[in-house]
Amino acid sequence: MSREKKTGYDPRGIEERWAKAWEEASASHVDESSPKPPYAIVIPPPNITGFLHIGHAMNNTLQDILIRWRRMQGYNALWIPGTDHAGIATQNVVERQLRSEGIERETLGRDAFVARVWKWKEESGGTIIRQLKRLGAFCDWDRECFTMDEPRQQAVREVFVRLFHEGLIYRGERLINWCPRCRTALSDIEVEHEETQGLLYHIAYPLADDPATRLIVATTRPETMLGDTAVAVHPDDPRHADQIGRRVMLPLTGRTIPVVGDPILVDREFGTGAVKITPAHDFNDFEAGERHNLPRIALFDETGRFAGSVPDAQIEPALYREIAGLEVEKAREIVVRRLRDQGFLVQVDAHLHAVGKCYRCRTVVEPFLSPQWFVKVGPLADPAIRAVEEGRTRFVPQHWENTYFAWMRNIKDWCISRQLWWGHQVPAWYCRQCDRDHLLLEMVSEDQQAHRILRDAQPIVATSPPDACPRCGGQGLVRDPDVLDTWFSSALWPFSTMGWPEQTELLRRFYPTSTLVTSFDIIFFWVARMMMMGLKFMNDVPFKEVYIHALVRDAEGQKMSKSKGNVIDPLEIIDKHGADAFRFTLAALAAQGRDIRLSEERIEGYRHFCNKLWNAHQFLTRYLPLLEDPLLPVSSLSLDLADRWLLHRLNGLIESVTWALEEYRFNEAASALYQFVWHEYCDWYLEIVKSRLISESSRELQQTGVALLLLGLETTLRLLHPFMPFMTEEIWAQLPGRGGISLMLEHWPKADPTREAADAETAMGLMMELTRAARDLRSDLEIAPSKAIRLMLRTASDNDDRTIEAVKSYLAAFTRAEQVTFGQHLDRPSPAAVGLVGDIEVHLPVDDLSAFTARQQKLRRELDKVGQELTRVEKKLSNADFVSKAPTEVVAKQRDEQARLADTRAKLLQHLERIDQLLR
RNA sequence: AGGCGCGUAGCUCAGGGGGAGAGCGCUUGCUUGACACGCAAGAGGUCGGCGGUUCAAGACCGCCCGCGCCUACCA
Repeated sequence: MSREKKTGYDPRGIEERWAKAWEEASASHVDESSPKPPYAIVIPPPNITGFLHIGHAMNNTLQDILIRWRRMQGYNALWIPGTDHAGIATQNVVERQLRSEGIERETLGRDAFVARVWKWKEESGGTIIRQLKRLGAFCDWDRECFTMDEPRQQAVREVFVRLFHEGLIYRGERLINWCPRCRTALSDIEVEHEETQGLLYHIAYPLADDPATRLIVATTRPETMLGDTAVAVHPDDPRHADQIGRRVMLPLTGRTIPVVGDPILVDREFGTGAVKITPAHDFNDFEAGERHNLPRIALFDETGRFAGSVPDAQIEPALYREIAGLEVEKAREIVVRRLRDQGFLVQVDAHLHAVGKCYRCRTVVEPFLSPQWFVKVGPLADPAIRAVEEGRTRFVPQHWENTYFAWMRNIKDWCISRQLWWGHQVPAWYCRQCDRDHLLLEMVSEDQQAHRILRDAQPIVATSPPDACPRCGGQGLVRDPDVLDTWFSSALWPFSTMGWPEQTELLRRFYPTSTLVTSFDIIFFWVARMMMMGLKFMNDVPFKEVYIHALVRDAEGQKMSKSKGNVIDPLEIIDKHGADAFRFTLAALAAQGRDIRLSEERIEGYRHFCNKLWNAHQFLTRYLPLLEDPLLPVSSLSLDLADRWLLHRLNGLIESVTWALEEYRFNEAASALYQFVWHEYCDWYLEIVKSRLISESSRELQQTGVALLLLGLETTLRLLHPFMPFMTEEIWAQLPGRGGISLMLEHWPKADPTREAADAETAMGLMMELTRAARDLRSDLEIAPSKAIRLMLRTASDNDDRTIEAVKSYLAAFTRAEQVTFGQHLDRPSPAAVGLVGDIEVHLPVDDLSAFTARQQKLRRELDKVGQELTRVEKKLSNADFVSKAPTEVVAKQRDEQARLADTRAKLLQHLERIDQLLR
């Protein structure tokens, strides 16, 4: 018996078609010479190896909303897209590919490997860009950038060279974070700390001149004791006062090491108050070593294994033979066993501590002593801090500036060199002729192509390869093999994408950009560094506002991750529900200041919303032919109360949505649209027009209704377009007389003050309440929906009468009343069910009393509620302080409330009494 | 350890000095001339706890409890 399903909205073909149409028309291309005011966003460039995940979807949906909205507002809205070259990740991908062919990158050689990565990039690197297009991202695709393309390389070289010559980039041997698997240095923020249950080993170091006395040190990494070069105690600690300056025997080695006093390293409260110092394997110890001029003994090589040769450590030969070449964990076991066997291991406790892991591959990071390149960040950070303090760049929500400040004010030099092949190779060269003795450059391959550049080598830094050594005129220059941190090139993105170092028109017009949209987890990685570089090289902030959006989690609040299997794949969602529903969901959930939980049910709900609007359009389409002229201006229509109400509500909608977008309150914009479309436009106005069309309303009224439905739809489509670009385009294209390439080129609506109609809002509000009251009576009395009723309204003022007269036909239609009578002196019918709307009595005459009990119960509940409220109000009013101190309008409002409640209560009592009589 | 954020309906969450709100879910009725991806009616709340400011606190302040995240040189 079920009717055939017919008009559901199916996004599939429609979205594809529009994406193609926009692309073919280069609709998103921005002309930089346009006189329109500029608005610019640069995309946070996704990783070239990446696939669109939910975070990208959120991030780019919000940017797209801003871009489409600003463009409609008349801005020259530029959104520059692109990807970053993701040094480690991309190199990993290609290495894996090679390995499956049985090739190691080393056998291929650097140039061939890099060529291979480029080839991979050309063939497979476009995935995420294609996915962004499916999402509807209206980027200026003609301007797509890549952090490794030639113009960006030029920018990177320029920046590097200038910073070097200003002394803001330097090369030096430091302890850095080293990923033994990626075999490269990492910056501090590329290390993720993870709470780990480990062990705390207490080891005894006998005093050299009094072996019976032993200093107990505690460590989580016992294997590093072989590289200890001192033990520290607090200089003011009486327990150890006489030990400073003496030496202890370092177990398992032939060495003795000094006991030093160090108030910085040592916390007297912790353990025994004695700390081992291993300057080559711990950041604190490194600094302590500098303070006390201690030697550094490095125990591990770049693969994270125990080094093949560590003469300085003077390890017991038997032990050394056992552990040479072993990984850290294995070496640890053996060292611990040895210590225990020889009686040096005093105690082992469970211990919770943070272990650093590589953010790309989760391998445990090893502090590693090696020469690296650094950016001296202090001088760059100061102006970046001031810019935010002075409000030249504003964070939204504002509290994120705390995170920014905290990091910036405590910033450390940035290790920018990576021991990779894929990336911007450091533009530094070394002269072999100056280094005839091979003290600074060490050949590491047969063909003399690869070098290890030792600590004290003197770099020659230039934007292009120097012809000869400026010192000796020698020709044998070798280039530094390191590449730069990917984030180094990303930091330049807001101006490198606009053609810097050329002084382009684009830069002149669009720098600083308007808004950066990103999530909090890259405030350090990216926002802070863009601020520093932008201020340094453009002498201005890179963006005026930074909108930090929420992190998307799954329905249980867990971070989505492949290993947990809880990822929602945006592409699957788009296939299933359409990009529009998905985008609208993301916007609707994008409340400020909170992570969001996304579930498929939510998306489904908003797909229903798409469908709702689609069907309203279907309805309208059917009656459009009634319009003699679809472009007839509103001013030439004759409007009744309901029409004026719609125009008034549209004004309100325009204002709310515009305000919300200005404040980055995407969720409020979305819910205003949802509320209007569903619960005002469809639930009420469309039904009103329907009633005009079905009844014998005047043709004029029918025309007005259809014309305003069209106007309402049109306005809604404009407001909704940034959120659901595809469906709105599709409907727009089907509206009569609208033409044009794209809704995108239409203007953003403005509220029209001449359409304000507070009176209509009040009147329609009354109509809706009367409708609800009558329907409630029907429902309680179990009157079949198909059965017509007689509705009788006993009013209390002339004003009510006028309003009801004006909306009577709608009231009749909505309540299925064959007759609506009203008046201040109307005889109360009997038997009848009664409801109250303000001081209007809603009577519904009935002849069957069987369902009255339900009504009676409901009235009793209402009576209770009214009684409570009345008590509350009366209590307030009896408070002399309230009456004297609260604003008069608040007091007046309470007085009105009191009167209304008292009246309602009296009426309810009266009705209950009558019902009691009837039922008796 | 410090910092930030969050505790509001069964669930997910808006709101932010004077009316306790939405979506989903739930109950009941309905194939009603766009839509069952729907329509109509309804139930459901000590706004985490305690104290303070105020005529008035769910909202502002303090403390406490619980949860989450970030930062840190917790050997």
